[in-house]
Amino acid sequence: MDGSLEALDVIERQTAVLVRHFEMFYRRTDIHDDLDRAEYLLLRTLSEVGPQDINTLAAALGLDPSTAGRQVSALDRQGLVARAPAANDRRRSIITPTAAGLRRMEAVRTARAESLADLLGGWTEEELHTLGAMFTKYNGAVARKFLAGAAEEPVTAATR
Amino acid sequence: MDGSLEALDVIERQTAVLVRHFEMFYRRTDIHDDLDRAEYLLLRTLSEVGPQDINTLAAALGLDPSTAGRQVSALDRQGLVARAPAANDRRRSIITPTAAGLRRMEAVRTARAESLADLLGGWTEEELHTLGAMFTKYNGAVARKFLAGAAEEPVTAATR
DNA sequence: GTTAATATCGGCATTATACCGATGAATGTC
DNA sequence: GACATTCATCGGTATAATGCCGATATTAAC
Repeated sequence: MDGSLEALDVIERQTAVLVRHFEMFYRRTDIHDDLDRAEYLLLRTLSEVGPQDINTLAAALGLDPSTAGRQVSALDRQGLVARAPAANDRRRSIITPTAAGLRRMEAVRTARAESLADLLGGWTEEELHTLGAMFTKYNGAVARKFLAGAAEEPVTAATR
Repeated sequence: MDGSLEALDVIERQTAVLVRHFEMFYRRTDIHDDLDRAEYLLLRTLSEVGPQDINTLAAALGLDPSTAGRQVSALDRQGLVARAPAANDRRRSIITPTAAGLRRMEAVRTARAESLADLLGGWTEEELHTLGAMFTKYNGAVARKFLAGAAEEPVTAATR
């Protein structure tokens, strides 16, 4: 168990640093000038799992519904998502990304991938795969612990 | 290069999710009630590299000096750091963690490690090592790109 | 003596979030 | 049909963390 404790110490420290580094990345690039991180992830999620009502979306993202609603409103105002009552329950509002929303998201996605390619330019293909797999596995653990409906594969942990 | 592109896509997506997950972790646990993330990392850094002046500390953390100063002031008010003029240049203020500060930091560190132990309870020792190594390597890449004085091993990428 | 460096302090602003509550429309229950 | 519940919208209030800017005082360099 000594080795695991040591590894956990490393992970603990590196996650503290990771948070700072994500913040740095975010503030020092212009990638998220037109679509902030939260909006990007929301659009990304919608593009992957299809139209959702607010509550389902909020649960998938681990957000408070009022926060999800606020983000959706912001995107709606920008014409990046559309809202329509659900066919089987008009109290529910189904959120759909618009074509413009998907284009915006793709642009950010591309820019992010390019920035990462630059950052990790010296890594081997195997290392990149390992990093992706480790991030995915960690996210999966978090999702299972914190996200409702985690009996199935949580949305935010999906590999896609 | 196809495999690398695919891996970068995975990494790109998982980092977007990671940010949300760190936020969730932060808000849904009480670990950072007495010491917020930024303060924790600052104290942690000081404990590892020893007393620093504000500008060096800010550079190590990738922060604006006024932000670092703000954090130091907050910690000073809580008696968790001490400030003293440098012996060789009294314009400089050397920041030192107090015993109380180190104790506070250790308490948070322990709580974080325990929380991670719970989260990653089903992982093998090898997987934990790999995760730690990948986080470390990624942080190293970020530090080299964004942190000044990165000719030497950047502080925030250190394994310790 | 003049100029520059250093830190302190705070104004202003942004990002992302949670909790709370009021409101109105739609649905469910009896 | 009446009443209770659900759902989303909206916004108030607050927090955490940050950057850019500038004023100020002290100290160091020239």
